[in-house]
Amino acid sequence: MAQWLVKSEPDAFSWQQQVENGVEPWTGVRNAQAAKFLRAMAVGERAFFYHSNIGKEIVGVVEVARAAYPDPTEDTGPKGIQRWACVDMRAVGPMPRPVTLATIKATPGLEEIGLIRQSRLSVMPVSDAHWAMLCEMGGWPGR
DNA sequence: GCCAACGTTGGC
DNA sequence: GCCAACGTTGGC
Repeated sequence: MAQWLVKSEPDAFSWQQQVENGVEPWTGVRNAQAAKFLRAMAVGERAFFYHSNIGKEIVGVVEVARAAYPDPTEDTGPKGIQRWACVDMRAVGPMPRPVTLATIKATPGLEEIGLIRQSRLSVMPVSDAHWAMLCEMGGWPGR
């Protein structure tokens, strides 16, 4: 079971909207590395939902409701070539205490997390150890 | 195949 | 609003 972190600008798509919609397609990823991670996701795996730009904090936990399929928001061009994938995410619950980027940066043991090392990547794996630490920091009760 | 120019993301 | 990081594009 892998864990993940996905980013969204709340202006474009927020945690609030994720909760209201329940299950939501995670579309619009146009980066090869991020797309590779999307394709590696299995149903039931969980991800931290991170607000970039505004908030800059982990606000909730989602889980994969449907594994990778062709991104319907992609313009496939005249030849109809599909390059990008998306998954469906389901809201599991909010972080009791959202974990901010500043806190993550200041926490020993989290220096190597992808969120910091590759700040522009919008989908990334989270190690078991980092997942456990962040759950603890955020007061997340479950797995 | 190299590399400069340019665009985008995201933190500050 | 600025800038660093970095991916993409296009000329050669």
